[in-house]
Amino acid sequence: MAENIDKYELILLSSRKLIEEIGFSALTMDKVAQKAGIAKGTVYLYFKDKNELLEKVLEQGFERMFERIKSKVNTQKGHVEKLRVLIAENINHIYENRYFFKTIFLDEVNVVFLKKKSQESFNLRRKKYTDFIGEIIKSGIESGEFRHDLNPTKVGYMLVSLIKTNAIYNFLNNKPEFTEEMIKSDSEEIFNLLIYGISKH
Amino acid sequence: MAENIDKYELILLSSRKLIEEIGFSALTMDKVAQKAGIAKGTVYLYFKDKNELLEKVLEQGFERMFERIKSKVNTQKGHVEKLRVLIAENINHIYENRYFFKTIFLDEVNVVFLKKKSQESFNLRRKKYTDFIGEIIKSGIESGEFRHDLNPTKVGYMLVSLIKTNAIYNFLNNKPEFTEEMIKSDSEEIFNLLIYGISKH
DNA sequence: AATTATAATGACTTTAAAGTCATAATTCAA
DNA sequence: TTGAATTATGACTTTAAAGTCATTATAATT
Repeated sequence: MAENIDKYELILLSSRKLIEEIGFSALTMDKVAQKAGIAKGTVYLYFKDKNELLEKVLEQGFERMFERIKSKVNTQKGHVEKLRVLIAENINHIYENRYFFKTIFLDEVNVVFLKKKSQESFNLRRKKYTDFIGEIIKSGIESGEFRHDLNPTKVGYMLVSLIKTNAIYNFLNNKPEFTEEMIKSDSEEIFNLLIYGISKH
Repeated sequence: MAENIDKYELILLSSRKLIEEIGFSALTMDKVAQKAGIAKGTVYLYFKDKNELLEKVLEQGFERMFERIKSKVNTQKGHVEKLRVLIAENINHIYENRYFFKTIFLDEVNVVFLKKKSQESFNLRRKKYTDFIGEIIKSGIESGEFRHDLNPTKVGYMLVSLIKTNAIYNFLNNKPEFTEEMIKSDSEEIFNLLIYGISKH
């Protein structure tokens, strides 16, 4: 394992790789230590317990995704365009980290192993993202582009879940290789569903 | 505990109640036995192991929901009406079993504790439902009501996830009491989102 | 180079819950 | 009404993984 990153990051990275390889449920502290090429006791010098380690892995994953999407979205002016870019960038991120998300979404849809407190921070992270989307929806309503009877935050939740479900669908029907092409058409599909629904208009 | 239902059902029922009360992660075979008022060994006479027990609980839960929704949907003729009824009936079911679903959806979004094989049957159950919806979408496309570029099964996945997300949203913002009123407006909200999207049309 | 401080080790301890099985109670069949 | 078959019991065994800590290695300080 690389020598020039500090142990904290090394442990996070090793955990993340392990999660991709064997899933959450099979992850043990012994395996984390082995993967990082250090002793188990060392892991406990950097992380209070397993729960804290897992939480940091998830937190780091979320922050990276959120920052990336946010900066891309902020290059756009119109609300509709913001949404289009958000969807594409989110799908892109999932694609680029597909093994991680495959575990997150499928192997274990859940966070059984996290303590109540961690579950709360999980929900807070989701809220951060859905609120961000909610703001876009809100200005779209004010500008008259979107229906006035919408609950912006709720639409945020809905969009996030559409993107997630799209990924789950692809994982389950194991699309052999994700391609630029596919990302583009998936983005458009979700975009159209969100904006226009399924009816002929 | 009631004497006139057989032990198998008694154990299933007790497990289900426990899941509602303490969640999946805290569920132990000792607690199940205690809740059912029988010895732990007895539980193992009716279920091979914990995994089998949990799987049966989920399976029974799904079958009940699916049968209920299916029979209601089949009273309708038009595809649009079928979808409207499906959404309402699903939300209703979640409402009536809200403590169970709160655990399923929130406390532990997942199935970490289930063996690979059980996860597969979990996915099969979901597929059964999304395919059912997919069929409705398909005939709606053929009759020209819905866009022709839709992937019916995928729309099935999307709708299921919208319904689920709606419930999660309500749980997280703990709407104090679900009311007839709320179920109706939630149904309409999802229906409109699915059929027309968020744009002004 | 010696001393102190910091970091790392991994064998060991603890914990928690799954799963077992000899024994006991109950039901059934003649 | 007794003996065989079935069902139930719960103390005990097993398992698996989290977490600890006395000991050792490395780095920093004088």
